[in-house]
Amino acid sequence: MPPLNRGRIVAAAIDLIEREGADAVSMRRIAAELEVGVMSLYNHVPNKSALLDAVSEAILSEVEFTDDPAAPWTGRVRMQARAFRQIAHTHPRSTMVVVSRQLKSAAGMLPVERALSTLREAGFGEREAVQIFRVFIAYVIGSLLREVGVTPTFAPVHGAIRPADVDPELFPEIGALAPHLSACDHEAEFDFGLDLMIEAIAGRLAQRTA
Amino acid sequence: MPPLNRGRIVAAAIDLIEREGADAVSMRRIAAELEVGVMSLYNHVPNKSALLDAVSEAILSEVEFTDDPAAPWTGRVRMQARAFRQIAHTHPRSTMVVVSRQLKSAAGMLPVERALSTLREAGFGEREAVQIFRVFIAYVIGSLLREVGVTPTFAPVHGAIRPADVDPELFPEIGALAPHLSACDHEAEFDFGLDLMIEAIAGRLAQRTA
DNA sequence: CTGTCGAGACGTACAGCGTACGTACGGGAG
DNA sequence: CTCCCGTACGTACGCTGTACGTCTCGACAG
Repeated sequence: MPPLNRGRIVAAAIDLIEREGADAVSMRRIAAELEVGVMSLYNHVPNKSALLDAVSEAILSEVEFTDDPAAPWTGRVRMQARAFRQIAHTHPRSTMVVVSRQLKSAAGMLPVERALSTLREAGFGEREAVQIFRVFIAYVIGSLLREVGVTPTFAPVHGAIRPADVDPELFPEIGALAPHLSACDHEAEFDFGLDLMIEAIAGRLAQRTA
Repeated sequence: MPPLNRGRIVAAAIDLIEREGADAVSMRRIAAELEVGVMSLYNHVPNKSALLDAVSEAILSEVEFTDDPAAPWTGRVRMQARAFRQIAHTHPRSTMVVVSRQLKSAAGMLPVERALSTLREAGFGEREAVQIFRVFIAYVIGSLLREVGVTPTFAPVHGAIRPADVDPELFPEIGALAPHLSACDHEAEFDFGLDLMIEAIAGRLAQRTA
């Protein structure tokens, strides 16, 4: 057994989150997982919050942000958004941890930097680039949260709607659309909205340069 | 002092969340707030989770979803999205609680029903209406989370970027756009994206009926 | 008036949490 | 050898949600 270190603690935390969910994470649980005393963890991590920051950072660093500066900006934006969505695939149950922590580190700022530079190179103004960036972020994060099941009320996923639950008198549309509401191809839905937004932004760019 | 009842407990919980944040909510704390024994709460609420559901439902019920079926669908969609955003104004610190709970009740499904019927009346197909609905939901929830500060990493808000934090070598765009990234008129940003998306959807509708 | 009964308020108790603090050990520096 | 420091660890405190048992009090039957 190698000596305890920060990396092993973070890995154990991620593993535990993916196996049993974020609620199962406790310092005691992680220590048990590593067959180590609880307080030994504190030699490598100042506190639980910092550990979750490290988890977030580690996951973020794994995302493959391949970017081709020569490609048209529409494709680049699409690729960056899709890369971000990888998180929901590779670490579904950690997704909420990642998006809800403020990272001042490079891992957190790199995607921001890349997105902003893409938009600036596409020809958008300073304020405009930031606004568009924010719209994309909102959409991407909202989509991720639906995909990992954090916002179930307003984004009913598979099995969430049981016909017995809906009174067709009160909720005719929900009843009628139940088949479509219950099934959700996350990738297709994500791309649908992504293309829609890129289309809208491209429209504005074209309109202005005309 | 009126007798303890479910309504008073929920009201106290909301009050506590808004005053001290969702983390401050504990059964003991709420009981203390009501000058009552902890276990007395359990005569009116089965457990903490159900209490938070009730909180979510209560807040959702307060939202004023005024809808004019005669208005053009673009305006109706805009109004519904804005109504939802009210939550971030009226109960900022409870917002995360509301969006993260699955509500099978009428309060949770009414906004869904209304949005879907608006889209159907606008002329969208069944599957299409659901897809568009999901895009809006993702955007609205993502925006709310930024506004209430739950996703700070990718949506830096006021004061989050200190010039000392960013190395202009590594992050030139973030450095250059720092003024715009630090300031955020949430209402304006929300409307910007909302109009953008409505525009894009209207474009698709026009294109198809042409 | 008295006996009974049910509902609500409450105290106690337990397992689990984050972590502050004190201690023990093992290897490198002087 | 001695000293020292980083690491591992046990204990302890105050907090959490809540299961369980008890007590009190108002309503109603006889």
